Amino acid sequence: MEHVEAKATRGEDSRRELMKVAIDCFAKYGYQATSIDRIAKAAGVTKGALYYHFKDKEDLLFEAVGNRIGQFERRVAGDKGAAGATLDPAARLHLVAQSCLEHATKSNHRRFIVTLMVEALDTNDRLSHQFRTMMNRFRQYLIDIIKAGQSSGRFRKGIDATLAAQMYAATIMGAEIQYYQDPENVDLGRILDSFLEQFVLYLSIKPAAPDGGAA
Amino acid sequence: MEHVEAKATRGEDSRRELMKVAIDCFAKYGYQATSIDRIAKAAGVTKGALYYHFKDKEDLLFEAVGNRIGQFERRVAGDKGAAGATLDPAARLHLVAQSCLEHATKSNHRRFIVTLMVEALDTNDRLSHQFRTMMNRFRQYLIDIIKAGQSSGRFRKGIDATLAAQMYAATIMGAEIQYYQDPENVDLGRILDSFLEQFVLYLSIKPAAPDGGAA
Amino acid sequence: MEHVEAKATRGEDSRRELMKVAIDCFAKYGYQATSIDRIAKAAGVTKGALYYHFKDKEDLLFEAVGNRIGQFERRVAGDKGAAGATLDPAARLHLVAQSCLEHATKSNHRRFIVTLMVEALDTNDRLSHQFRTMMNRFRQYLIDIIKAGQSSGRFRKGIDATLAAQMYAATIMGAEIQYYQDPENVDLGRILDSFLEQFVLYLSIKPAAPDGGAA
Amino acid sequence: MEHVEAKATRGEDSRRELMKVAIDCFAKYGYQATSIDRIAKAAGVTKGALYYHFKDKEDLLFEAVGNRIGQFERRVAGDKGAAGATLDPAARLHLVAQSCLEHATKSNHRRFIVTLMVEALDTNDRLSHQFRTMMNRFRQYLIDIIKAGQSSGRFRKGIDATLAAQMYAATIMGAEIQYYQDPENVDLGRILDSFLEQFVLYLSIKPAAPDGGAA
DNA sequence: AATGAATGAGGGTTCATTCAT
DNA sequence: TATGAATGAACCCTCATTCAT
Repeated sequence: MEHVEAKATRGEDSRRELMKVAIDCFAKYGYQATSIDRIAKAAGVTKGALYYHFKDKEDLLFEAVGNRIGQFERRVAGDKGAAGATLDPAARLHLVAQSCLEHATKSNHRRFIVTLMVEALDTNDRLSHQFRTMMNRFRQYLIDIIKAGQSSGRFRKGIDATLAAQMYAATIMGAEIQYYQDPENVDLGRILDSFLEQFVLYLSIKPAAPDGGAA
Repeated sequence: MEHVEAKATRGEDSRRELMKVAIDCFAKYGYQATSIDRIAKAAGVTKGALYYHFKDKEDLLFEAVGNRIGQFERRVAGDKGAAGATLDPAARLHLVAQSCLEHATKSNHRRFIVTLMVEALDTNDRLSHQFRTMMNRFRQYLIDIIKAGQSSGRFRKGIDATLAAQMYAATIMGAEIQYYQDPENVDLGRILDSFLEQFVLYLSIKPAAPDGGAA
Repeated sequence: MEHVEAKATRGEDSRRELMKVAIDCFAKYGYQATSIDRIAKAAGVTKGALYYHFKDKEDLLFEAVGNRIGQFERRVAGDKGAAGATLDPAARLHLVAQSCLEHATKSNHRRFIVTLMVEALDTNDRLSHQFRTMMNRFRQYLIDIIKAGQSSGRFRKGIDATLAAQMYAATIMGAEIQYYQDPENVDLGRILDSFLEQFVLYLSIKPAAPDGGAA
Repeated sequence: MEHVEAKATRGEDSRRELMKVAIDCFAKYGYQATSIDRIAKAAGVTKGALYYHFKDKEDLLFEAVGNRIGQFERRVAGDKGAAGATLDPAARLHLVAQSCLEHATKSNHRRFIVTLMVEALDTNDRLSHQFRTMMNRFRQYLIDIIKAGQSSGRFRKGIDATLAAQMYAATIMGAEIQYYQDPENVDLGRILDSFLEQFVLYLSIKPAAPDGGAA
């Protein structure tokens, strides 16, 4: 039985394997610096095999990006179904950070996304659009959490949820980059924890404090 | 005599001009997607002219990176000499953000740095090292400000300055990237302001709040 | 039993079908511009099926050429058995043109032959030889008709039958090409009719005319 | 002086040389069967040199085709200025054939044109259009001669000049192909002479002859 | 009798780089 | 000081072909 199944899916399996390897390469070196040959060699096949499974290099990239984004978003939104509605907004924000942390340290999903996103900026319209859309979804997800918190009275009302979401997304990405650049000296988890502590504090406190320094 | 001098100067001038153009290209398209020919055409010369002034493409990049980092750091640290010691730490943090904002929106210095930094991650050791060093200097500069604030009693003591500096650097970079990706919908200045408000609040307040991140 | 037979027949059938499709492709795009994959797709099978029936691409071409040449020659010579001997030589020449016209307009036999013949010129010795032989047979067939006409007194004697046959073959081919190139503005049938009128006139008349070609 | 001139034109010279070699290859093997590398090697340079002078392979082909067509047409029309108006129409028809003969035997212009024209048929729209236009010009040139003959009373009026031009063009092309295929057994000059004799006869005679054979 | 997966050679093209002038 | 011409390596991609199933 396993035999039959293995047979039937060998094509699909090797396709998946190729994409996995491609993602590893793209995540590490970026798109341009990853040659088709490099991927093929890393996967132990010839270039032709790649072209059997994927139309061209861009197609491979797009599939990879879609795959990674999808997987990441499903994980992030994972709490929604389970505990999303019932959970404390602050806890939900933590879960998002937790997901990012995992995808940044245990897998290469986040590095893949961040790296490619920066590379695509003015280089590839279609890809750039895909990433812009993803970022919008991500921020919207955060906005929803924040607004839910505001509705429930957990967070104060005076804060612009959109802006807060941008800030949150910013810190995660920026922290990741520092981590990718210098993993030994940058503790991504601690940065995120620390930021969250500050962020939730900011969202929660009464604006009584006459402090700030900001204009 | 003027003739000779003019000539000599023209050489230096054209070198500077070439590097300026190169930086523009690198900032927009990254290193790999910028061909020598693209730079030459943008500068209105032939490739040979570039090779007269720079050893090779990498050399051009290094000089460009050094140039941009230097200029940025001089600007950031500009307040040091002038008012650095006397200024309020919170105000100094603001000045840093202000510098970044300007270099991100009015010039392309920051975009050049951030883009190339990400691209260099595992692609170019020498360049990567240069960027790592730069980031260390930048964080150290922030650490110094924060510690000064702690010494003076302006900021509370219980906070890890290194971590705070990483967080600060993270938000700036992450916000920039969002801005580069979608300048029409992302207001970099507001994000930075908002973050600073929160950040200074966090550094300043008494940890009296029983709050602080859900478990 | 029928089952087995049906199966065996299906094999032959699909072989024929494949060759038919191959000929269509070759006739339209030529040899080089026709990929094995294009033929397979046009036939609704995979490349493997082609390699099951034919040794390689060249083999497929050779068979196709042989097939088409054979079919064409059988049609041209069709009158031989029936009325060849008894028919008027001029009428026989007409029949040849008639055959060519049909194979050029109603089927793609002639286009296939002419196209491939030109492409093969210095590209494929074996194929080129095949076409040379075919042309020799074709011209010989015409020579025989002309000589028969000369023997019977229908055509005048002073004419070099070989040369006349070359001329005849030339006009047919050249007219075809113009027709393939611009079918809407080139009426192949009229060209051939017109040529035949002139040709037969030329073969028939007494050289009494004081006319005949400038200097 | 020659030195300076040689210097100034070395680029142009080598460009011309490359195109000459390219034309030789295209004429012999056709477009598809001629690789850029083959041309480069035949010219004793590397592929890069070709790409320095020509945008891509198609561009090279187009330039070559334009060049060859232009040169051929200038030669054909050469008699116009000199003797075109005064010469006998039959003599002018002879001159055209003479030009074709020379370009088919002493140079490879005609072979280049005929070969590529056939190959382009359904393969390359732009090229195909170029050839169609050329053929139209060529036929028009012949039509003009024939009509001039009809006006002057040298040729009889009842003949469709367009059709006659197509016939003439057909015979030339078809004869050429036979010649390219089997130069040792096909005497292109004799075929053309013979055809012209017949053609002029046909254009000139009184339709008194009750003969014909044609329907 | 035919498919799906893969190979490997070769083709077109780009690009950093060199060098004579 | 800079250009024009050329190189050669690498890259993306196509395609005829093979082979296990």
